[in-house]
Amino acid sequence: MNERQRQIIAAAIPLFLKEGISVPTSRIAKVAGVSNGTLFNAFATKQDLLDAIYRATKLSMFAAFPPPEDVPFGRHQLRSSWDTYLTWARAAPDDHKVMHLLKDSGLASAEVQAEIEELSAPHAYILMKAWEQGTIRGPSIGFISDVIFAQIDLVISHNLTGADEDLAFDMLCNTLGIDTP
Amino acid sequence: MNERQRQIIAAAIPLFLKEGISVPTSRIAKVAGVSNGTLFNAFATKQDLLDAIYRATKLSMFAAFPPPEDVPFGRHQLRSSWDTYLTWARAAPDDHKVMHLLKDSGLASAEVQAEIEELSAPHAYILMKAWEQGTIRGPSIGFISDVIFAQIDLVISHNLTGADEDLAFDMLCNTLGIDTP
DNA sequence: GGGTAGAGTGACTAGTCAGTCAAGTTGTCT
DNA sequence: AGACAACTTGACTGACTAGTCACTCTACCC
Repeated sequence: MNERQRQIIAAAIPLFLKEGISVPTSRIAKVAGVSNGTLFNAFATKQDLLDAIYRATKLSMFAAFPPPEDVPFGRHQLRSSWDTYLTWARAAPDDHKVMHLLKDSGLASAEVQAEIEELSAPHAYILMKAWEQGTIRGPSIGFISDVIFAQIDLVISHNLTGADEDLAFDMLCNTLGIDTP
Repeated sequence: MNERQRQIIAAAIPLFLKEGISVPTSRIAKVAGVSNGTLFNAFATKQDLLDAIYRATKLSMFAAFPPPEDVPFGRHQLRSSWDTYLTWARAAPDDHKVMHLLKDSGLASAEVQAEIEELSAPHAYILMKAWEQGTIRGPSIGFISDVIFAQIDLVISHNLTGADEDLAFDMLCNTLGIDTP
């Protein structure tokens, strides 16, 4: 990922959010301040651009998380992950939105989605251990993980902060069967 | 909504799911067994077709719910709504998927989304009363409602049934602060 | 029979857009 | 200075698509 690519991606993200993924590459190039040809020099196809954006936003999200520590999972660890994700999403709202847009519209290629999925393995492992030890509950790790992210995403889309956010966190703990301290 | 329109919508939904919303109207017309012109006779623009599909799927979902009764909200009522939504989504999986696709991709027009939103008012009212009486908890009715649907959608996408589904329901009850019987 | 209404048809148009390429620019090394 | 590579440019192309319209077909009525 070079400077040109970053520059084009930075221009493309707000455009995708404002005008939809169908915004022409020529418009993206213009807003990025480069020519049409340069855009296709940086990304061979529009699909490559979409995939690069999906990959970049996901990587930026994962990079926000500290490497998982091997301590027993509990309310405190969950709150820490909660805060990390929320902080990232609030600091880079466009990244967060476009990440979901690309995933939900099915326009991020299956290959890139699979490639990125692997990066969540270390975090899934933590959950797995907590699940096996009965610290958290749920029908499967995938479901638990999805429930966690879904609820945090709702906190974001509903603009919850302060006491509301704390209540939402408490609700999540109860969802997972983590006792209130 | 006449027969022609229903016929075109029925052809369009699987195409949108298989090939994306960008599938040409000419292909939709062909699969529906009508001419290009007839499609545009039934729907003035492609956007009108998208909106009609969104409206039709949402209406079909709301129609599955019995009119809300004025009984105290509780675990039983929640389970009933849970079952209704799950049954609908399992009976009409394409409708369920395309409904989310249109919403999440931002391709259902804001007008139609707002129009449909109003239909949820009676159900929101039930939640509102339960919320005011302390039967369920959460930072807002909108958040509570979204959490409920989000968790049921995850049950669907993870194909949970039987004991797994019951566990997921139990988790939802705990999210909302509804006691286990 | 003949006239009318209105839905249906599909070839066509006008426009769009992803992607190309020949020409131009910049930077580096000798 | 000159040779060369690497990058940039934007006009251009070909494929594609939403939407149109002049005409056809069918059903019904007088």
